[in-house]
Amino acid sequence: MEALSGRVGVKCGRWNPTAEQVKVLTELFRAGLRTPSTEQIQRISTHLSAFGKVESRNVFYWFQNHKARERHHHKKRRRVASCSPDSSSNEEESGRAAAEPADLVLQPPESKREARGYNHHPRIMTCYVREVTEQEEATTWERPTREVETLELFPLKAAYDLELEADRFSRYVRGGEQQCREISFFDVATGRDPPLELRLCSFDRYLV
Amino acid sequence: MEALSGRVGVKCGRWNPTAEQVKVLTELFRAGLRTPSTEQIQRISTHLSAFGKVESRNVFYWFQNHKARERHHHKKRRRVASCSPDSSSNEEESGRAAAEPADLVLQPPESKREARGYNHHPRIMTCYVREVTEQEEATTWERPTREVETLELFPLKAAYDLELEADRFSRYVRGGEQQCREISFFDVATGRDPPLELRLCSFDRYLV
DNA sequence: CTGGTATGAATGAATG
DNA sequence: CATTCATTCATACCAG
Repeated sequence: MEALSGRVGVKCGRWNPTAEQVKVLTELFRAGLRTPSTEQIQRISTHLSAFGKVESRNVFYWFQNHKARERHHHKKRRRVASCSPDSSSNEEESGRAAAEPADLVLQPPESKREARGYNHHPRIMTCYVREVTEQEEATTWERPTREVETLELFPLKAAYDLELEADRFSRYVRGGEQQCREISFFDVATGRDPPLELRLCSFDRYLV
Repeated sequence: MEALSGRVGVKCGRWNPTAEQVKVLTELFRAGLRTPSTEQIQRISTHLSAFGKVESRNVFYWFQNHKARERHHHKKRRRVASCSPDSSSNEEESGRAAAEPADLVLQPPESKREARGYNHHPRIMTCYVREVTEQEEATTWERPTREVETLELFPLKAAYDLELEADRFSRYVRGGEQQCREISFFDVATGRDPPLELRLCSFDRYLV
């Protein structure tokens, strides 16, 4: 009932658009706007900010969701639950079935894109690392705290090797604001002997 | 409990990386790997498979997405939760300011080709929002986090020139259902002044 | 409280 | 690479 004057608890967490904001967004959508450009998003969010806080990302998501949901028309309610008898219905499938197995055992995209793009000579490949990546420790979930800083995750000692190598091959370029780290795969330290590529370590010995 | 954490519907047809896999990938990314070669992808996936099923393509996509999203830095606000439901205790942002990031540094929107013809297809997104997050400074290895300039929300009222871009809104000729029509942006709520004409109103003259 | 539903947010999977 | 589509996950909220 309080459709007007915004939501109830403008708590925290996720954006909770006010009625006005939704109205504007809806109008725009109905007007035909579906995938606003960066500028549009900015302007829209600016406009919306008059009704309450909102970030550009919210606007972005709003349109994405709205568009996507209109297409599906909410019809795809899938999991109708219907968990009727616990017993049977062991599998669920209904379509996807074996899930990924079948999944076109398509060979990796290597046949197409890769064959073109970065599939060049391994030793020249360069990548830029923007200052830092969010990298959010992701998976916020508890983690056994394996404190394996250096990834002993890899069966082989591969991981940390990689990191070390990466550092060794990296060097800064263009000290602009961008602060990128160019990683060309040639050993900066030794100045020679390019290890194939970032070579996930020495285990290439094992698999190649 | 929670052993499975996060990912619930583990069915899925699409790859659902495990925490370990994500960690490895993230480490690699941090190490500077951005566009792994075919071989690298091959090896990475091979090793990741030790933590769960994964295909090369997944690794390929992961890097692509991760890199792409790093650009506009999809700020990840982790659960501030604390928004306990009922409580009705007049919550006021419940501490955790993370709920209101909102500091985004927009980069020159014109730096792209999108700045060209308006009647072109939508060149979307790429908000380039750079937000200061805890993780950012946490992961900023090189360089002592030089206080990212946190532009204030919005110049506020910069929205005036917003309307000038009305023509920008005109576009969208993507066949289909486009019911362009007048849109009024008057603040039903505030009922205040000039409704910040975002109005893409008469843009019908552009596309119809 | 509890479950269902609407929807914000995140991200895997493409496509050009 | 830049963008977009498709799913899924996580919440806010309301009904019962």
